[in-house]
Amino acid sequence: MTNTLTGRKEPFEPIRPPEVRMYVCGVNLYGPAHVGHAMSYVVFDMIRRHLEWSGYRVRHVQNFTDVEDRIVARAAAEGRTIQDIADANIARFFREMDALNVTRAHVYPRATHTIPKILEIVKGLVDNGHAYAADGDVYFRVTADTDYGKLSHRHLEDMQAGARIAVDKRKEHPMDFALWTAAKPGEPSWDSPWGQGLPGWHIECSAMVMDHLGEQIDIHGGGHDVIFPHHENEIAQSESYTGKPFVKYWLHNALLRLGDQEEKMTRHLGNIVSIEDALRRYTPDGLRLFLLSSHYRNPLTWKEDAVEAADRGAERLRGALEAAETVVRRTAGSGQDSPPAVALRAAAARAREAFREAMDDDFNTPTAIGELFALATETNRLADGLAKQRSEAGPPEGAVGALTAAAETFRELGGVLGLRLSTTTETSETLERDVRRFVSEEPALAGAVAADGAVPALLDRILEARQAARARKDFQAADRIRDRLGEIGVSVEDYPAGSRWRLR
RNA sequence: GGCGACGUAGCCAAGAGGCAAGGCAGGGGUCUGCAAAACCCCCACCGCCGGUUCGAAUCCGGCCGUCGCCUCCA
Repeated sequence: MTNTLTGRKEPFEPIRPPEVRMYVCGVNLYGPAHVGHAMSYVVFDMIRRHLEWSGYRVRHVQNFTDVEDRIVARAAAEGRTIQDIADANIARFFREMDALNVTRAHVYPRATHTIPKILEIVKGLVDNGHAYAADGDVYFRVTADTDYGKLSHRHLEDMQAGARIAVDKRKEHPMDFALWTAAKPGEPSWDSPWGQGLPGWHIECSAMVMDHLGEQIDIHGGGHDVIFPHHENEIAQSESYTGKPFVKYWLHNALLRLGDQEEKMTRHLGNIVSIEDALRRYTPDGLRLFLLSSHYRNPLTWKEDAVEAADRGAERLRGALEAAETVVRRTAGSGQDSPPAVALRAAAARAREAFREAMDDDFNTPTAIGELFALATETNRLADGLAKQRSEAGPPEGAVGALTAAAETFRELGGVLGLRLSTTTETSETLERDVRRFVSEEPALAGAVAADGAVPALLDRILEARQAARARKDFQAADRIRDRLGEIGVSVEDYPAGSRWRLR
């Protein structure tokens, strides 16, 4: 994996294998998250899944920033407490992450619940000369940290020239940053040796890491934009406090962009696509496939066409898995592989190996995804032969074993990427209303289908009625039914073994 | 000004010295009552200019363009 700290790709050797301690920078809770955040969490979810698939035991901690200028400002403006705002956004965040199939971290600490540890570290830094108090604030003394700048690979001198740093007379050095700040009237605050105050932004992560994972961890992740100053300061204060190397591997995902200028998506610029909107328009698998379609260290641009393409790709993968499982469900295996089945088994084994190799190489998801598609083609090829009763496909019984293996491979590898690969059967109220209205309006269904019951069962009965129409060569009615269903979001496909509906 | 990344087919995106994975879209077939899905076939010489090399999209130099960090930010 590529380590931001060294700037190189390095073999992964955790401190205490098979245990891996991983901390991922979480969201500021002043508002809802957007698809850029989703990308970061999908990326680190993929990383965790791959590590676990590789035999590691991952302990995953992700913070919630629930006290900070923006939340405080919003609370004041809306007459709410910061807890109130934080709670609401946490609930929403979990809802959206669950929808995206992001595995939950083991712990989600909050800054406001970590005050004792924060104060302990700040006191320690003051005591050992790495920090100083000034008018109720406490600043980290960057000049006391000899390797300050090592993560972002920059030097104090370089940063001062042309830097947009507001000079604060109380600071010894312009780059000194606040560990603790005196509370202004009306701000939430806690007691401290320096008076009523609240923590600076960077210190919370150091404290939460140490509280929940220890003083030295394996992986620390976050977006590329948080390398400086956030993670740089985190290393500085943590290592100055413990005297030990803080994190072994620093991982950063490149940012998602949006717009004609392809600027990074960020709440400050307002160029945002909310996760809620994204989930309304695309399937979770499609979104994950899109977010993982470029390597995590390369920037990706949110474009409707590209997301749409990924969503269709997800459909293709689902289709291949379903084709395999349908044959397996309907056919008893003979235990004897037909020649094409032997080929599919080999393809599945090859896909698994190539997938692992790609993922082992700094989490190369684009290549790994390519392997999934290659397997889809092989699976469909065999299933297609069977559907057409082609003799070269061999007897159906001879394909069951291989199709089972292919399906298992799909589920296993798809699982590493967090893909569910399940066919949508979730119905909306709109769809339900449309289907019922259609049943009552369509003459060919009169008397054949009652407009009650669950939508999936209803659709099954509609297709049965349509099948009857086809049988009596009433293609006009059959086509009308298919067209009308298409208009309300249900596609119909006819196969030798029967028709199938799918929700789009 | 300092540090860094990127520029591959209509779109998205891997590859990183030996004649360009994959997806989406498009074209042509097969199958089908028709359609869809699926299968088969077709569709790039890698921003520009030099250099190194038997050989470069891959290495080096220059140029052009885009983006990121240096302030809040996943």
